[in-house]
Amino acid sequence: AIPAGAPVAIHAMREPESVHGRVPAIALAWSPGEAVLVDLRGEGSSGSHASLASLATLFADTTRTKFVHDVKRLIECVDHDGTTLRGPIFDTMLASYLVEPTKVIPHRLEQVSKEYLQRWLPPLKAIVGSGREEKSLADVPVEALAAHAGEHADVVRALGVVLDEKLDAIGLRKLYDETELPLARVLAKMEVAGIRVDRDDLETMGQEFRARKAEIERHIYALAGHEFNIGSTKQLADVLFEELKLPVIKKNKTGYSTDAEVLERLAPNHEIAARVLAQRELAKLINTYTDVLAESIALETGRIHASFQQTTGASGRLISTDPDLQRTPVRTPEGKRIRRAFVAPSGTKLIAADWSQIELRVLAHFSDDANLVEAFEKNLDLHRRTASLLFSVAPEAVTPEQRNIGKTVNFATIYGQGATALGQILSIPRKDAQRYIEQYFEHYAGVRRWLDRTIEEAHRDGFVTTILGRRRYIPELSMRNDTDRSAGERMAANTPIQGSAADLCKVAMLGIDRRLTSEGLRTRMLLQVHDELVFEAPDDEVERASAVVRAVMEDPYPLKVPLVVSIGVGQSWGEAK
DNA sequence: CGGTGTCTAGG
DNA sequence: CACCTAGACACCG
Repeated sequence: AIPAGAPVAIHAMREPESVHGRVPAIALAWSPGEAVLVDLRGEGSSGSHASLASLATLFADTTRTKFVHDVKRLIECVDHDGTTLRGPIFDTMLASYLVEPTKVIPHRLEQVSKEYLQRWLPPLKAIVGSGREEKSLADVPVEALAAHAGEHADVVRALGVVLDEKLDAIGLRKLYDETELPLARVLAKMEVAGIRVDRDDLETMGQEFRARKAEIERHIYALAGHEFNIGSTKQLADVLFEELKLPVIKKNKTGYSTDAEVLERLAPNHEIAARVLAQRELAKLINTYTDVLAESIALETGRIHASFQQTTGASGRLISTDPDLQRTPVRTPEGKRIRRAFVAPSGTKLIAADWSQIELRVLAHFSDDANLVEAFEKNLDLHRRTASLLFSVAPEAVTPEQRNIGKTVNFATIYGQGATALGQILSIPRKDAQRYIEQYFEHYAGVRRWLDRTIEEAHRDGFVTTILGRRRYIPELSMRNDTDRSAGERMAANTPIQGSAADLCKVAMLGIDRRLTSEGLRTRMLLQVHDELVFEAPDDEVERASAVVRAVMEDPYPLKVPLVVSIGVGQSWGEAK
């Protein structure tokens, strides 16, 4: 019934919680108000519905554009066992994100529809109910399902028309065609692959952390003279500042602050502060890592299949959720133990590859600052170099403390930080911080010029761009309030750097995926952590895969400075770092 | 039960 | 008045 060659919008229904799994029904829409439902819930689909076979034919039809909202999800749900979704594909979620990334994060269909069509879509719970009333999609009457799915498909179709035009109007077709759309497939593969996690190891760790936490809590109660909820900042503040009369260091909106900085400064005064810090660290590890990760392991695969959100990061970054693997601990010894629970199955190894200072290299590329470019061309220690000029000492004479200040000042420029905040972080007077900043810009004058030009252009245009032309509008720039406008200027300075680093990583991921495929390697990409990629490789492929990864990551895109990549191999993520 | 605030994990 | 985040928990209405 659908005219040959006409674009078709595809809307797959999903149970509210399920991520992969079977699709109970798919709606197709091709012209205003016209839609059909393909009911895949068992045998009994009624005569007026299109068949499953014709669905496979339609997916494989390369003469027809498919409008889809969230193609990564659709690929994961339908793209297997003889059903392949072929192009041309227009993903309205990706298009909405490219047209204006921060408008309706995370670019769900309901939000995008309201924004661009002024059409309000009923939530899924309108047909499945909520709370105790909630039922499975399998039990929804076919008429209700058809109406709901059909309306969604019609919205996708209408959005396809609108966003297709906008994408061209701002010149982002290339970024869509060559980066974001193909990346969705790569991300789908990564999500399906998942990463193997040693459940027993996590559980052993969890038990140990629990025991240590209980012991520490007993001490805290003894020091306080009674039990209380240590996890409640309010109750903790009462104990520390009212009962024990410890000095108040910092306040927040609702009363006394008890954050890590405060507790560290209280530690010399009273034993309880250090205990609370230790308790917090263990509670965090248990609640956010050992337990959550163990629960996230899929029973069928023994692996964690996180989601990589492609339309959430304001600057263009990927974001991992459910669970959030991009925040897997790394700094403390306990944190490293968690990373060691992420393992390679026997016969394989994990390869972790990360860029050294990619954001500062991007800054060097954009600013063309002579000193910054030279530092990277000669592969010098930049933090040491910055410290050496701030303290007027030879690079060899820089102390670790001085180098740390150099590092902080280097990052401060990326964030557009001012003297007040820098002083705060380094615990030095504002005036000294101001001097550091002035000296920094005296030496790296090209960076100053680039920042000034970037912020000026942002004011003129209302947006900033990244190396691939990704655009972020910054409405804060035209606000009257000084605080808001300054925040806007910091975003304008930071986004090209952070966003371009994200662009380079996406390009590298595509290149690596292509090379692994074309060279017939079985190595799989598993994770992205902003400036790090993690792979699982059969033992006999580790050398070749590492070479591919290094070659692509060192040269994803022409830059004025070299990119440096370090690669580690191990039986676990912790070992591979 | 949804929204807000605080805190902490990562880049 | 340092950028980009996710998520746990407490607490409030």
